[in-house]
Amino acid sequence: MPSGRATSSDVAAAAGVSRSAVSFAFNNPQRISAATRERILAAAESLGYAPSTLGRMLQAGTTHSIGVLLPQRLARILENPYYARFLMGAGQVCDQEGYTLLLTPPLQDSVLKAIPYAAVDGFIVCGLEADRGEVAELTRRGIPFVLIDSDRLDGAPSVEVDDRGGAREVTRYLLELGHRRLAVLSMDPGAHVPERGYRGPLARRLSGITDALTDFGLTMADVRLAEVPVTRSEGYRATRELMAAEQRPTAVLALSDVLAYGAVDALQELAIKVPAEVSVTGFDDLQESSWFRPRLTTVRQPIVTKGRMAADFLISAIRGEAQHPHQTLDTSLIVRESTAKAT
Amino acid sequence: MPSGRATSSDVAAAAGVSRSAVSFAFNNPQRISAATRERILAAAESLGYAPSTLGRMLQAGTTHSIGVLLPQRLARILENPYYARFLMGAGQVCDQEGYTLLLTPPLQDSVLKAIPYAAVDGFIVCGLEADRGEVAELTRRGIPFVLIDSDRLDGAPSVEVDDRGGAREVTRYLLELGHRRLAVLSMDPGAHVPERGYRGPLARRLSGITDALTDFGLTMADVRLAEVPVTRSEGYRATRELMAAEQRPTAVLALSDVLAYGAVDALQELAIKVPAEVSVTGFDDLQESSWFRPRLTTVRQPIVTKGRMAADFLISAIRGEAQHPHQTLDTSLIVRESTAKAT
DNA sequence: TTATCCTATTCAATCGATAGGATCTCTCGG
DNA sequence: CCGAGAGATCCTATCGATTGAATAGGATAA
Repeated sequence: MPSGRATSSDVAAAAGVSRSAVSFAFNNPQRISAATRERILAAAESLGYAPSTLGRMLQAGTTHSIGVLLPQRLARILENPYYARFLMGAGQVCDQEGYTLLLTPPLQDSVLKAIPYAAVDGFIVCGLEADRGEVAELTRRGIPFVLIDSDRLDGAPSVEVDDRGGAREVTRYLLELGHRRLAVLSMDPGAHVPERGYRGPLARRLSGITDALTDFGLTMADVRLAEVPVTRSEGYRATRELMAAEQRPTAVLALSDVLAYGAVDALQELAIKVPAEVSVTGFDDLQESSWFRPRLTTVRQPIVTKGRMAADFLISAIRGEAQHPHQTLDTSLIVRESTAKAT
Repeated sequence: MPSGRATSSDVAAAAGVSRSAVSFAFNNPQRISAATRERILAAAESLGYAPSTLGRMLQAGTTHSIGVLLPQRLARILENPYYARFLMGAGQVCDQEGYTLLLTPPLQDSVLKAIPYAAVDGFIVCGLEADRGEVAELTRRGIPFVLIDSDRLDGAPSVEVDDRGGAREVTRYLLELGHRRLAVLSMDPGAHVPERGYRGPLARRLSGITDALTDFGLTMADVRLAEVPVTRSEGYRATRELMAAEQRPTAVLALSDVLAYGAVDALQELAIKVPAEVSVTGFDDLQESSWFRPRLTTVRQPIVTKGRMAADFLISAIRGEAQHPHQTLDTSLIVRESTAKAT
């Protein structure tokens, strides 16, 4: 009984044949006689042999796995239903095409460092600032990839959403309802804003808001802005603070449904009626939002479709079929019960 | 410009050194002179060389990845918040230990077939009947694994939950409230029940229910049983049917929170008051259940902890530290607002 | 009996990288 | 001028499997 796992050499020795024969017994039966095949299979069975996955992958040059390069730790990411939905979309394609899905969080807080440790045929790259080295690294490695929730970039396929239009629409909607004191509950953009400005979806959403404000003769200086990590409890915390101001906002425009839930939590605890006293809007339209009470007015983005398209594009790229398709998906305002006219 | 990716041989040739030198330049700088190192790195840069992930993994014999062997297609699994929570727990450990997480759905509807395609250091095996070949296959391959939501098995570590106790407790609670016409909304056990009986958590929950019924002089024959896939809409559908009976149940005991949500949907649509007319209970205590309206009475199981322990056990097993620990986590009845005395 | 053909089987290269030990080269002391 | 020692570099086996080309063996035909 050898200590490690049995290899094809062990089986070959046991069956008195060459390693090639062993391989044929498993993958190419017609190249070997039935009798030898039986003998090899028996030897394999008794040694507990199974072909090494890595060995085969190296030889075949394919892993049948697609990686999802995530911008945050797994614990954080999976807390957010947004990602669960997104992965579901990507998962649909994986199911169909027989791929596994490798969740790749940053290694030692570095997305870049995580790349060499993922044995995949290609990456879906989530929410990354497109010019921060990761794209260059993937390009030089020659690994196909698709950008999501990022910025459009020549030389790489991407799937985006009309964040700007959606944000413009919901902002205009609130303004038309008569709200003038808006609070924007935004996601934390990380530490680089001072030198690099906003990027990706967040930048687009903010400029959509600016668009609408401009139409009404307002600017970002007229709204309260809170930037917090995307969790319900952070939404709650931030809203408590926003509501402590003397001139308190009449509407909270959250840039994520999860944050909106937290906002409603806070308002309910403060006994402020939603939407009678304060309106709340979200962004995403997660499933939960339609059975949340009050039903949440929000901007719908097709998350599952996004995941599906990303995976589709990636698999095309892996197969060398498509070049660099870009897709921008529509958003739409879903008006429910968490918004009302300003009083 | 060679067509494929550059390999260490290419770099070696370009820099006029051996492949070993290239390897040293990257992993073992002190074994090579600074000048040569520079030259090699420059050559690598200009060729766009990066060490192959698979090559390194094969050589190192480790992938730094743990697999999650799933009993259903990804699209199905990720639809269920239960799995998102579970993965979050496992993810916490992966974050700490620097592992990636490979989601491995069945291949061509076979869990067994999926195993050889996953390059991982070990598996967390979810919700599998322990005697159906997968365990044997993993054992013979010598891949460490941990069983979850299964049956206790010698020779393999496992993390389970006191399903029986939880089910007993919630059933007794409903019976004590005076409910006698119970409907049990159960998850679909698959097709093998006739010949193999119930297995795993479902079997345990059903026997917990039986325990409590027995104490009150009842049997499973006295309850209505509906078995459906675990989705909100299936819970809705099944509940509509259950409520169409002439002697309609006064309590719906769902074996999953998701099913309970669907049950409440159905009752609300039928204008049946919860809990005044019909009580509803769940199982899991997902986060959503506490902000669901009415707040859901349910059996809490520590899902995140389960994920964390599973990953911990697995990593111990991978490192060859622990042998075959078994852990059974407690459940507890969380009484909220979806239950009331029978009228 | 020998040339020919076919089939079962093996050889050896390949997929890429790593690392222990051998070898080479230079410098310095005697 | 030669040998020892140290540092740099290379050789080669290894991780495990796959596969095109080569070969051995037996059967068939002339």
